[in-house]
Amino acid sequence: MLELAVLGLLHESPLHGYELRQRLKATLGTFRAFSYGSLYPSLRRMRDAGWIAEDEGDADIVAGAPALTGRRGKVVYKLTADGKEKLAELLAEAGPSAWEDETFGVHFAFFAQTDPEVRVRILEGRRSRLEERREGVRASLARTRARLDSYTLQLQEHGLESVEREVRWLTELIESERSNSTSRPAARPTSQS
Amino acid sequence: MLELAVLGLLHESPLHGYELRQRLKATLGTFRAFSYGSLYPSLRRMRDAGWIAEDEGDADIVAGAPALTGRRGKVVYKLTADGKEKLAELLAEAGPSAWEDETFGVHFAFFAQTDPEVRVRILEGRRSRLEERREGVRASLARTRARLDSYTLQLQEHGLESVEREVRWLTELIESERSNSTSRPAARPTSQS
DNA sequence: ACGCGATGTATCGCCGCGATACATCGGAGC
DNA sequence: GCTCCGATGTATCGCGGCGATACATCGCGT
Repeated sequence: MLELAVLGLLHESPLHGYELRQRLKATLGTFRAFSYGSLYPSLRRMRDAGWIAEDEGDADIVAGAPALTGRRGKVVYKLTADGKEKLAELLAEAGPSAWEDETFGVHFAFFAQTDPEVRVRILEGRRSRLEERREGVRASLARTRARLDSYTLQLQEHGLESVEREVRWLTELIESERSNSTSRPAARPTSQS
Repeated sequence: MLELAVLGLLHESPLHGYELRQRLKATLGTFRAFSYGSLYPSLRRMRDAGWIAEDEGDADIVAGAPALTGRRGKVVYKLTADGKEKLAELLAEAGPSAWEDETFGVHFAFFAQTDPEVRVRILEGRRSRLEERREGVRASLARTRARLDSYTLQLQEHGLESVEREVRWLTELIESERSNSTSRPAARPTSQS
């Protein structure tokens, strides 16, 4: 969900569309781009919903040319009070919607703003979702292995290994979360990777 | 592209929608599902384009009840001559369209039906695409590493490792392809690995 | 006899994507 | 001084895919 990503980014500082897109790429990295074809319509929807407000691009327009037809200045967006509420609501989501392939990465990217308990629940949900998938693929592979050509087989196995790898990653993260929050809520992070 | 997948599956044997979906899951495994919401509209389009034909679900309907309003039998689809042409055309695609994230897996799944030269070009294209992305992420990471919170950082690094892993996989596949086709085009496969 | 899960076809609205258009601005190169 | 180009910037369009949903049949266990 783009909405969460935009809200999360705007929570740090007001941004305009172009910057938002850059930040989106930098924050989500490999796994998701979010083109302008998604961004601008989404910004419109969120503005109409009252979650964000347009902060008129300072000077430049008003100062410069007199009523030039298409003169478009930067449009800076910032969170409204409703937007902050909506963000909090989205960050608190720990159900399936936060485990899905498309959504999980976005939720994870904003874990710094997420409640520790919710973090663990999302990580665990994601992991069990992947474990289910892993078992499905294994079963299917056991059933049909002989019938598959070598390419299909290799694709399956590569996919399976990817899933296994992410499960391992998640397990590490979960353990790390647990050890940071047990004993006392306010334990110093001691940042050991 | 669903079209390629459907055409590729129907090339082996005629199938109806439900079977098609099962085969899709089994063939593409982890990385793509293709829901009915994509399948049926796609089948419609392909039928209208003349690439596939509906083979009326045998007996059952005609034999059974007399003109029951909604009585829907299985609809079996098979390739037409035009469909075979289109399939060949899609399999021959070795340009960017075959390297993209969404598309590559589908192309790969039907490599058994693909020309060996095209196979190598697709694998190499995919690899260089991923290498570009890898460099992009590395550069961005080098620039902003200090400013990122630990979760965003971990997400980036996990993504980076995934990309590196796939590059390694592709390299193995490319070498395997080369060693199978050098010396002589008709060399016996000797299926090692 | 009853229900439930697998089989089976189909639609709807939404979201995101790639392509495309258009405009401005700063700097590099001539 | 001029021109061209790539980065910055906003925006739309059509399409393909998704999840949810509806509805019907069939075989099986209880």
